[in-house]
Amino acid sequence: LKTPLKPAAASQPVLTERQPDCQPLSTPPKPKDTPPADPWTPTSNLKMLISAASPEIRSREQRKQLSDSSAEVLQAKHCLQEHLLGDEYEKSQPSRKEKSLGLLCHKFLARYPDYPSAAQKSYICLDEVTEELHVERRRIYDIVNVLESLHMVSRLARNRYIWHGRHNLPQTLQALKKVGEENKYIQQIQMIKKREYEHEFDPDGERKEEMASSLGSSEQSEMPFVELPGVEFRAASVNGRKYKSLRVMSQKFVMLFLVSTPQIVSLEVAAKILIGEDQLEDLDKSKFKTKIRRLYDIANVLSSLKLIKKVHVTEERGRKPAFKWTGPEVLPNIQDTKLEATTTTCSPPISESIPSKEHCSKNLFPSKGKQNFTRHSSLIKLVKSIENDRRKIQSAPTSPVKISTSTYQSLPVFPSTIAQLPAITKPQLEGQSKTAEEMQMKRDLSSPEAVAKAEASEQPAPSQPLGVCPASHSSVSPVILPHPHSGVSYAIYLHPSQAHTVTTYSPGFMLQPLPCANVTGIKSSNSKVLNKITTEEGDNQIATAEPTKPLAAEERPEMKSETSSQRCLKRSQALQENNLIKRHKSDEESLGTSLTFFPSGYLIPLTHCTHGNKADCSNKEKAGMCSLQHPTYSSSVTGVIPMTASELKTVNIPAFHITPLNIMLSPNSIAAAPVLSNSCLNSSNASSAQNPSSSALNFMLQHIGLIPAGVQVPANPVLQHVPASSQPENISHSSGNTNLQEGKVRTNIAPWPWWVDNFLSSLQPSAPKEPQEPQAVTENFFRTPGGPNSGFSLSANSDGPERTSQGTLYIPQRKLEVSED
DNA sequence: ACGTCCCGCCAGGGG
DNA sequence: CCCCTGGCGGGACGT
Repeated sequence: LKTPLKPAAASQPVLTERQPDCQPLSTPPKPKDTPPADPWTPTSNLKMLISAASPEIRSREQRKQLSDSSAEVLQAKHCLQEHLLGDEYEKSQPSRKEKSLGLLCHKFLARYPDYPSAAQKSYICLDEVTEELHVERRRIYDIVNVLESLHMVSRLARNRYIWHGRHNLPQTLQALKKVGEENKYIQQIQMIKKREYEHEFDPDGERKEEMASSLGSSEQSEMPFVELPGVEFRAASVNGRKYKSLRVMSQKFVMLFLVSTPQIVSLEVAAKILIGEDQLEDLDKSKFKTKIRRLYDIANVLSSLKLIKKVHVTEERGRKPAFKWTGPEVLPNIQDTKLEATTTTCSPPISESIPSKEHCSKNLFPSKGKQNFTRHSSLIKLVKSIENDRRKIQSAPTSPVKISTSTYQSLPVFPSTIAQLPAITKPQLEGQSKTAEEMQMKRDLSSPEAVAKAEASEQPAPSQPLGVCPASHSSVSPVILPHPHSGVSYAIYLHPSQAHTVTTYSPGFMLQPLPCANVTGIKSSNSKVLNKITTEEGDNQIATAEPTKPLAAEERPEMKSETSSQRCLKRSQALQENNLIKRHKSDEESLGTSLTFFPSGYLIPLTHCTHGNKADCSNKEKAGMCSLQHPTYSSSVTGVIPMTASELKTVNIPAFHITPLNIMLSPNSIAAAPVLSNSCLNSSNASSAQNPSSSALNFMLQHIGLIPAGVQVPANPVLQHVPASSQPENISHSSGNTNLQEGKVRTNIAPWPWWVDNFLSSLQPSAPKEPQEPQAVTENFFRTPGGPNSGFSLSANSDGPERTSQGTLYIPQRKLEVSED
């Protein structure tokens, strides 16, 4: 079972194999004057890339072969282009970034399937890994430790780990969230922020001990490593380790995300909490620095896992580095005993915890509804159809071209990408016809649970929730208006200027219907837009995004020819790599350029993409799809933003009224679609025969002005879906206070229950869906259900709305704080 | 100048 | 005692 050693070019010494000189503690300077027998020739570099990209997933045998795939070569070449051109080797020297932990982690992850089947159970031999990846052992430990904290791997023995993949992720996250809640992280965070706010200058004049002691120590000052039953089989000996710092830290870090409402955590806060908690020791600077360094390490691997993404929180003082959770939304705590996490002290009795192992493998549907689905053909069919729907949604009109400036004309309803993917889309479209049964089925699955629950739990406030959903969109900010009775929300897109008004706290502020002119476009429709929104360097992204598309297109034919899943995987990996690199460059991967084909012939949307992290797109999926997918985000437009009356008042949002926008129906996109009269937007409404997604879509379109208010677009192969709700939106709100801050809106229109995603993922190991729990909202009104950040947001400062790095809207009160209220 | 974070020393401890 | 682990922090790199 051991992973065969790759015939690595062991002959080439790695850069890291330092010269025997003496230079004890300092980081060796970059070898500009490269040593003669330099291993880092362009070729070697290429090799490395290829090897990294090669999927060693199912059949390792084919690895070599595959590595020759032109696609990869292209990729590699692309990456190396500059190097090749540059005569000097220095150029080809791996830059610091090329050696980043994040990249390394990517390579590492590429070696194993996200969702390994029992048969694929792979063992990780550190020696092999280090050799193949050309890295120092030490680095691997960093990665493995974090993975271990998520139970993606388990240590077996020295040098040996087992790869679990993401199977355990849902449980782990749930467990972590639970522990995080128990640990009162929310309060701690608040306290820290408060403190900062109080003496907002005075960097280190802190008597934070109080804080630490007050909260941290109260409960369990020492939080041990969180175990998951069934996953912790590590050698007992190993288990009794005290060195779990990185692992524990990683878990805590994750907890912070899971617990805080806007799932954004700044490094600073995280560091403080993690320090304060452990020991109330003096927070000397060095300690803080070290903590930060460690956090970066952890963050890098979490980023590689697409669980978080880097963003910046803009405050008065400037931008602070922070990370935003982009992973799956964690289900609300459920007392499913099976899922119960055991927090054990590092030491001991592991033997007992071994019990529920079943759990390891198949807890795809961890939450309450523990219906164990078997892959019954009918179900599969259903799922497929759902998938198709989703894809369609994702391929809804997008505007690959324009971003903010938007004029209606600039919105190509039919993304070129779609046209470029005839082979792919077509089949999907065909699968479109849903039988009444299926429809019914879907409804059953999605509405009752999602909607009912959402309404019940989500809106504690009896009063009709009115929500404001500041969009992060660079130019358009949607405001979501929940419908009083149906619970359906309406979204209004505001022009930035208007949005600004909204976001600012001006008492007199009024939300006004936006004139068509102000409507800049569908925010989500454009992938670039999305990127822009979410990223800090929107411009860069845009720039990068464009290029990728063509690339994807070119490769498409090739992909087609490749039938084996391996190839697909490989390819996607290569793309990932590529994207990764790009990301490094532009801080963000612009759009996932990778398209993955599966044997089944279905295009599997990336889970991550769905989550709204464009970065995720890069992950393994579709190249062109990424942009197509973006519409998904827009879909989230529809949603209920729970807000208490008081909150509303605070915001000063008087009466909204939705003005029908001009109809800009693009013949291409909607033309053929029959128009139905729409009476019920609320998908939750059982009586509604309409597919939730389509409702959402219609809704969106209407508000965007693509179709008249009264018109509805039926599920159309092309446009149909609006994703749903699974994509939460960012909205501003203040949890307890009157301040509006970044938050997420949960949509109550769910295309299908989160478990469907799980199910889908079970069907498609490589393109797993993270559980998206639409109604996962509990105490946090704006908890993001499935993920994403859609990018709607804008940040408003005194001087006006501005895009923030993650594209969230910040409504500062006095100071901007992203992480929580 | 600062944010990021690579690098590798070296201590702990298992085998 | 060797070597795996992994805490730790200097200081290099990137912007």
